Amino acid sequence: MSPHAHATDHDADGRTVRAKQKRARRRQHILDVALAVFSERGYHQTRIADIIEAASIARGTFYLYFDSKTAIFHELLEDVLSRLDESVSGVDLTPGALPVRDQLLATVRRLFAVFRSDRALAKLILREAIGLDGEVDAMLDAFYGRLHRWLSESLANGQRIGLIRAIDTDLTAWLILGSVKQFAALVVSTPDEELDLDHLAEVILDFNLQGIRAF
Amino acid sequence: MSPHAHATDHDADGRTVRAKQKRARRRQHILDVALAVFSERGYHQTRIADIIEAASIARGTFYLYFDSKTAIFHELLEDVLSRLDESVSGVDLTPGALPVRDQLLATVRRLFAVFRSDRALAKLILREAIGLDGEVDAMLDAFYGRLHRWLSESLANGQRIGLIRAIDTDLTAWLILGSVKQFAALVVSTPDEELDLDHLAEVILDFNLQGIRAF
Amino acid sequence: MSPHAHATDHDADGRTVRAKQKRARRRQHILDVALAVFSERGYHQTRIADIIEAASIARGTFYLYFDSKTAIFHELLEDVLSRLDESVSGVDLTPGALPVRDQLLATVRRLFAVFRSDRALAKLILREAIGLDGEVDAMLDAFYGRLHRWLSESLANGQRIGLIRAIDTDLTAWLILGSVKQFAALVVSTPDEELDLDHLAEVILDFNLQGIRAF
Amino acid sequence: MSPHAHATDHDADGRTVRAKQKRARRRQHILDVALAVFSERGYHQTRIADIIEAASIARGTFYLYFDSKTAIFHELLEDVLSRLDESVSGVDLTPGALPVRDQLLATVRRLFAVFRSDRALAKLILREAIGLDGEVDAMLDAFYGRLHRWLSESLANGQRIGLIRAIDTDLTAWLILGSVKQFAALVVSTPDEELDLDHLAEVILDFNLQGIRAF
DNA sequence: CATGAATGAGAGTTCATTCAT
DNA sequence: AATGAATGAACTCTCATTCAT
Repeated sequence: MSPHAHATDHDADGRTVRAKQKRARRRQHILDVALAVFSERGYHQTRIADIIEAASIARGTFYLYFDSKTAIFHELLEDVLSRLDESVSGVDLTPGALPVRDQLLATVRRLFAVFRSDRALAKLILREAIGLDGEVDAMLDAFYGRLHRWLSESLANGQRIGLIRAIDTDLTAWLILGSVKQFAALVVSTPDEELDLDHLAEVILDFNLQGIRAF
Repeated sequence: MSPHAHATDHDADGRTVRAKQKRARRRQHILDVALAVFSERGYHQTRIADIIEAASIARGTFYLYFDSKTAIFHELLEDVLSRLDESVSGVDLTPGALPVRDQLLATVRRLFAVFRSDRALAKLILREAIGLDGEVDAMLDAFYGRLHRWLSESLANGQRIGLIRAIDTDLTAWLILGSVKQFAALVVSTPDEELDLDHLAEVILDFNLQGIRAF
Repeated sequence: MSPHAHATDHDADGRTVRAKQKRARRRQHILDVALAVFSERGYHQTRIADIIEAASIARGTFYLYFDSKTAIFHELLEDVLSRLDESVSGVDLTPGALPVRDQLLATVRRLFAVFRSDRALAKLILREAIGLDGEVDAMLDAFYGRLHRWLSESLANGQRIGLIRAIDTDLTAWLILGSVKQFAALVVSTPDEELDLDHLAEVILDFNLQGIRAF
Repeated sequence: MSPHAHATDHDADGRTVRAKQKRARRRQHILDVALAVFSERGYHQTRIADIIEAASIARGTFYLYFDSKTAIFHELLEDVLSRLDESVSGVDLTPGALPVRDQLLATVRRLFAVFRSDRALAKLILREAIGLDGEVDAMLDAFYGRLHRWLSESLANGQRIGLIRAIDTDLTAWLILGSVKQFAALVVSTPDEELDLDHLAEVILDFNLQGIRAF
């Protein structure tokens, strides 16, 4: 080993770690920038040139971190969907927990907060990911399928403990999902903070609960 | 009618008329084919080559009838939206008419029937037109805006005659619209005729009405 | 022969003649219109559509009279060049005729008059026909070759009778031709009738004669 | 030069410089090739495919250096015209300088030399640029306008010092310009080196001067 | 690792010409 | 003879991806 290089040698591990961190940071930076650009210009109107310019990296560098334009979008979408999944998962409808209404309210608020916190993210799943390609379709279908399953199971649970009247839980779950998506779109498209998210959460909950309670 | 020179005389009109009809028929044929192709492959995956091949016409012929790929899509979308508008317009919530529930049921059924009758058409507004370009966005926004206005006015009317409790008509109208869109998507994506449209209409109506009735 | 058709039979010749005249008239009409369009928009910017629209004929009709866009331009150019040839041919430099200067003046005036009378025509040879294709090049080369030959022969004649000093007649003929072309361009490009053609003719003649006279 | 770590340090500049040079060289290569192709086939007969094939570059590479077919032609034309401008500018007709005739002779020789040195270049302004589009027209008009102004001012100067008789300097300048253009065309079209440029310069100068001198 | 010049398949659109009516 | 709808070859330009430095 050359005597000139040793200054950086003795902590080869440290270097590797730092390098890995740097790489991870750069990767995340590109993801952030790409999300912003995709959501602003739309997927098809976005050229790789737009992303690398906004990220201040070279053309080739982009392909060092991501396989293709499609790939980075898929990863972005996965991130978004898993973040949303987390907002929903962990809700507990078993007896003994907090009042059902409060739990649901919290979930709805968390969902809307995610959308509001990053409109770009929301636009991605509500607009850009629609009709893109088969794989994206599958990801969205799976995501909405999870939401739907969670909703219909919650409804079924509610029926078991007498909170919810005799309805078609499967179809009703879709209806609720539809209303949530519409409100999400509203949150995204309403420009300023004219919207009271808490009010929104109350309205949607009241509307849906009124529609499904036994009497 | 003189026996002379008539062949070219009164036929001039007939020929023109027939030519116009033929032109209109061909134009419609291209529109039909384009709708099918767009909905099957998606707007961006569709090349002009796909359309002209499916329509069995030459490249130049396409441009004889439409200005551009964008133009034919816009026209298709306009057709679809106006057909849907017709399904909704004419609904009457004034007292003395049919029971409100029956009228709404009829409207919902009509809407679903349009979707079901041509899945391609539905895919167009539910998938392909999303995030395409500014003009398309405006068309969709206007369409959904009309639906929303109609819904919120209907709700307000219902409140005035005591059928509907004190709710935020504006937000609730969006919720109902969201649930309708979701069902429409369901109608489109459910492949076979496993769906009972009448049942669907009942479910959505019951769900929504339960949620908005005064007591 | 059908008994109904005899009314138009008996003057078959007359019909033929009249038909031929009509055909010739229509052909000339298309030529006139094409000249105007070519000179206004330029050859390459002119589409067949422009010509048939300006001539109020159908697409196919154009091809009934001319083989192609190229063909009509060639014919137009031939017409123009032969008209210009006529302005020059017939000039007589033999002794006993009018004074040389007067004859030349008349020729120059005639040339300019042709240009001025139809700017379109002039633009054709001065702009549109330049660099079009090999055949057009050949036509122009031949035309200018004829002018050049006529000029250099005139110069040689002038030398023989002592009117013109010892110059390179070949090269000088090109120089004169160049100055004439430049004035022609001037006549064409000067928009209104601000130009005194007679003055122009005097200037060019004086300039050239001064340059070639023996002393 | 230190053997350590410098390779990437001060070479950064070196690399950039070399890259710029390479870029400039390639750009010039494409320009050269395009000039050759344009002048051989003509502007309209030249397809981008011809240029990139002759330059041995890919399609996209062309657009990396030039915006469009039009743009590269304009740049080529600009180059040509500025080179010609330089041949003319700097001529000095003030008293005390070299004999007027010698100065003019030098200018004319320089002009012809430029044309002769690159026939392609000459064809560009004498053939390909004629009647192309408005912008090209303007460039040519401006160029010839500059020549004309220079000529007419020179004539006026000559008149002031008694070298030139009372002529219409404006029109005469056009005549001289025309004769120069014609000789330029001669230089271009005469295939081999059959032409004695010096002889040509003498002839044109003698012809023009004889025509304008006071006695 | 980073760079950015180079690549080339592929897209939409135009327009001279043909041909059935 | 006249029409104009139909044709399809040809064109310019874009942009995701590669690769030599």
